[in-house]
Amino acid sequence: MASTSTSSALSPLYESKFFFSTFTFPRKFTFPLKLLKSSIQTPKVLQPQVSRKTVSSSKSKLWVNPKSPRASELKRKSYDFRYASLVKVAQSLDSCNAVQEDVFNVLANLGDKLVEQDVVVTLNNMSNPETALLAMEYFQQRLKFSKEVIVYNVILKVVRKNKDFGKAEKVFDEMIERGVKPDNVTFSTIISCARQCNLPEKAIEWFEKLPSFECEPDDVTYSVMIDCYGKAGNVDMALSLYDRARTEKWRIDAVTFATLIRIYGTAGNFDGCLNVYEEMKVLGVKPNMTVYNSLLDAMGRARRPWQAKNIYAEMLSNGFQPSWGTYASLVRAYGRARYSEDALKIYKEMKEKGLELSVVLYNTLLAMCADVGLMDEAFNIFEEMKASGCQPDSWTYSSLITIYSCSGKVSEVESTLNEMMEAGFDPNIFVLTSLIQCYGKAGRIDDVVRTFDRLSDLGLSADERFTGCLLNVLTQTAKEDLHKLTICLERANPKLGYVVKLLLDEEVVEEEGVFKKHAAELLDSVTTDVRKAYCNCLIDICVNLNQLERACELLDVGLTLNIYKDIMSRNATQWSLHLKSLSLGAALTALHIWMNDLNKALESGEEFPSLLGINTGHGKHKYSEKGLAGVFESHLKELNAPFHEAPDHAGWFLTTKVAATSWLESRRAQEVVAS
DNA sequence: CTAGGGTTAG
Repeated sequence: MASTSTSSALSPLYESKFFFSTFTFPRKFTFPLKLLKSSIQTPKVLQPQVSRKTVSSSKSKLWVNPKSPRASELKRKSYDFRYASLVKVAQSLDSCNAVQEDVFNVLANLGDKLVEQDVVVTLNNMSNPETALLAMEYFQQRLKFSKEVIVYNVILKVVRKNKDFGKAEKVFDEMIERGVKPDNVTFSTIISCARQCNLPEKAIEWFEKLPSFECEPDDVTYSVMIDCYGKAGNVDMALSLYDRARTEKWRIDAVTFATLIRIYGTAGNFDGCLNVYEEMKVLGVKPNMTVYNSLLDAMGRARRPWQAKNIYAEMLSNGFQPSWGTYASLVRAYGRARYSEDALKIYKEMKEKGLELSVVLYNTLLAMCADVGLMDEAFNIFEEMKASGCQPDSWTYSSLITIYSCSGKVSEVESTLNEMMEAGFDPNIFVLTSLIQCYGKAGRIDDVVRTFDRLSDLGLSADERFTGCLLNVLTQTAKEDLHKLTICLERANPKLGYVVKLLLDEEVVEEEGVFKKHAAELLDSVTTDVRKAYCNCLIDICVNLNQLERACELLDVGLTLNIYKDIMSRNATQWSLHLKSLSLGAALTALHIWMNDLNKALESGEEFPSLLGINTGHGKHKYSEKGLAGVFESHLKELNAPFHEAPDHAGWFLTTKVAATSWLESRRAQEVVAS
């Protein structure tokens, strides 16, 4: 009843392409009750307003001026109504059996007077390609399309939603068979389908087909293709398309620029990202959210949190509200760069806005906490994560275990490990690495060995980091327990095992230079990112075993292989020793060598500069109770050395030419007396 | 929302 009075009241709008007077409630209503209810509610709201207005009109009871605001409102409302109904039909079709009879039955509810727009709207709202193809048959039997290509294009969209590229190609073939000529939209839809199916080479193949169907790529085709070439790793091709689009004067809009920024970001060309951004502004294109989010993401990858911060500020000042993606990029940018305060602030803001974090974001935060040693924060985030219903994964547990391990919290590590295994995750290499570290710190060597054995039980093999942690345990282990660990070490990396064996086995007598040769070979064989750690550990072991000569040999190897760079420097006013990133043993060894050099200089009558300095770095690493600076301060005192920490330069120990000279001379005098 | 491009990552 509502529907009849509505139609008659609106009948003057009948001709409008937006108005569908043919739509009445289906007689054989087969939709689920839920859909039926909401369909009925719409006209209820519409109907009384319309009749009141038309009745009160003095000139005509039925006619509303189609150009008046009132009319356009009615148009919109009636269209909304029709649109909502078509969406319901689309939903019914999605869940209906993919057999012709069922599909046709659902469609019969649309009535006989179908227009092309109905077809497009219905299909466009579908996600089931099987029933969509059957629905298309229904429409093809009943309608003569003025632009059949549009119907195929919409079907291609449905196919794309299902990421079924093979089916997209089939639909295309069918289209050609029926004599329907494809257009740019057809191609850009197929191409983007290939892209979403991770088939960038297919996308390129289809892009190259365009001319043979008398199609010329336009701005959208270029945009999709730029993205495809970027995804296929063909950055040059992507950029040359961009150039072509530019010279052919295609309108290049913000989305395309965002795509370019993403391509540069993925390729690691971060200045390229910023250049594109500048170029875009020069061309007068206003950045949108996509552009900002791509830029923020790129700056995160680039580890340039300060630039992310600036871009974010600009985004806010241009009146944009951060989206989920914005926050995600910021968490990543700040988290990876260890800007923990900024990252936690973003986290807080997300919570306040009720935005849900994904497991990846939680893991980013937890990994950051692990990096900077925020144990309590990590615990809280982990609890909040679980409370929010986000399921922790192996990364989550791995970060937590790392945090507890670095602080030597054995019982927390073990309970987290249990929780992890109860959740169905076997320990992975990261977890085992942390366990080794934790047990090593706690002096539980048998547990270290047991953990090492678990590696092969779980079908894993030691990687360089794992082996490095094992080596690090040796630097903290009493001499009598070392043999237990060298067995593991030999199994993990025979070359390394042999070098350590040479250090421990006092009975091995070897020729001059043999140790150095093996050490150099070993360090050369591992990747650059663990070289320094290995070398530091080996020197520490030497120092612990009081093998200062070997320590010097190793430091020398480290200098030759460029593992340690610019440790000693001299300029007109200051000679310096730079110990940042050296382990304590390596730093002490370097100091020893430096002092020898100073002695030699003194002996040869070389003039000292006015200042001599040792830079330990103020790196108060969160996990070591005393940084290198603290340990060095007491060591220098023991040596009676006149170096004192500079009050305005944390981590710098300085002395004057006069003090240094007299100190070195007095040491030499003592040595003479002693011998 | 009305035939085509981006957006959720380690």
